[in-house]
Amino acid sequence: MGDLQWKSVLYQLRSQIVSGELTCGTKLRASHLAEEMNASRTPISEALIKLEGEGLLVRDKSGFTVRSFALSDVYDAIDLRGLLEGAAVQRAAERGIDPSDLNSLNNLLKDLDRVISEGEVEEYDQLNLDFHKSITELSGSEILIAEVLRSYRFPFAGPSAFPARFHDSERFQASLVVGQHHHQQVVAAIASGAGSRAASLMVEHAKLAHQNVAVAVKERVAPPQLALVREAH
Amino acid sequence: MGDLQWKSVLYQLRSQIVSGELTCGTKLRASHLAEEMNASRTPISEALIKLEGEGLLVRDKSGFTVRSFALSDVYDAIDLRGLLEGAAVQRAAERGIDPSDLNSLNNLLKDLDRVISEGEVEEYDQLNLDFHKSITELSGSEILIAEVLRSYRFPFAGPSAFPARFHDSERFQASLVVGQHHHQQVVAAIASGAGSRAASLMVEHAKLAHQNVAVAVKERVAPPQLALVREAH
DNA sequence: ATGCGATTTTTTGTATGCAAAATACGAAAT
DNA sequence: ATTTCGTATTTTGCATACAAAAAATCGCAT
Repeated sequence: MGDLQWKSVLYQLRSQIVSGELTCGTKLRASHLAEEMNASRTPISEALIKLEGEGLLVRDKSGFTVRSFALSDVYDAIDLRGLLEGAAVQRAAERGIDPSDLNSLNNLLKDLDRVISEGEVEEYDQLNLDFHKSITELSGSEILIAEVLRSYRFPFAGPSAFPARFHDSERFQASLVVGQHHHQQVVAAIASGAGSRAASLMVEHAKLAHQNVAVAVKERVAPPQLALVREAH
Repeated sequence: MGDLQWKSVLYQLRSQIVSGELTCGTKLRASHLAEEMNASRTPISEALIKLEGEGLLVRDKSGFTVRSFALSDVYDAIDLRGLLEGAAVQRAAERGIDPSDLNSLNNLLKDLDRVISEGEVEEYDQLNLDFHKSITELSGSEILIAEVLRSYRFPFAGPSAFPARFHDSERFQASLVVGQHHHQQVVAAIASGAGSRAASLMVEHAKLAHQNVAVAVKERVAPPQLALVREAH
């Protein structure tokens, strides 16, 4: 991806962690990774430090380890995202939205409608992420936007946390329909300047993800994201 | 400070930035800092990467620069802190507080009362920070606690953003009294399980900091924190 | 087997070397 | 004076060296 070595290492490691290829608790040794990835320890260390800053790794005395999360952390992270996105859309509503932005938002909604009804789950995740980013950016607050995007960093907390292939169960399909309802209502709330309604809609929208997590845990489907969640003993 | 070199460098640089010793826009060159601080470039780079993650530095093509903030960023960061602290105390209230925690909170309130009325501004900042951290921890959510503490990272956004020596103007003194009122009401709200009241109190509490910033800008007093704020052109 | 210590191996933290990229400098042209 | 271009200097990104710290290994006693 990036032309700089440490960026490439960062992307590779992050995707290995998020995909569950590196399970939680795994120790990441710079010297070992160095020869595995055909690089020296310098760019590897830089990537590890960044991943620690993202919260995916913890650094104990001499060594980085893939962080593990309690199930309650998953719910808390999802709530955090809802809180921040809620604040963002509230600002967006209070600030007002200009017609061209509203137009492209409506186009996104139409696209989402289509991929949901036609079951093109492949495209859904990307469009959904685009939608969440778009409404967040309407807040006009760089600080808030950065925090919202940062709240996506935990793989299970992002707007499209559960990738397409886990969406075919009937229950997930239903949650997509409800979620799309939230999307539409939020756009309407922003357009009409209903700030606090927009905010509570986003909080509620995030709660949908709670259900998805609960179902995934109960039905023992194991999305790769959940590899980071430590077993309840 | 830490026994590791990069930690020592990190602390030194951070305090130089927030104290205004390094003004915004300054380029930080690892090679130059290395000889200035009697270390090699390796631990310096590690500290710079961490400071970038904290948002105090920006990294452009080849080089770190002390970040500058617009005045609107200052207000946004303060609002972010209010939002997150509000969410934390809401959770604390809904979860319930046990008597010993309530007791130590009340002791903190008494101490704050004393230092405010006796004008011991030196101790106020520390006690105030302790108070804010304490009520945040009552949320019981590690994720949320970490984010609240992270929101303190911008020097002008922390609960004790304006150090003691800038508190002697009459207006600042008044804001301390109002702030202490918020503190007391928030503890009462938590104790009585009034979650959403606790939340709005913290949001309002953060708005007090807005006034302090506005006064500081207007009266041309220049707390070191404001060295990071770029001039309105 | 299990626990404990000494020894060997690995890994880290830091320093430094080196080529490539970025920056600063300065002369020539406008 | 300002711009442009070429050169010299600095600085970075990455590789590697080395001592000290950590971890793994092994022997030995229980």
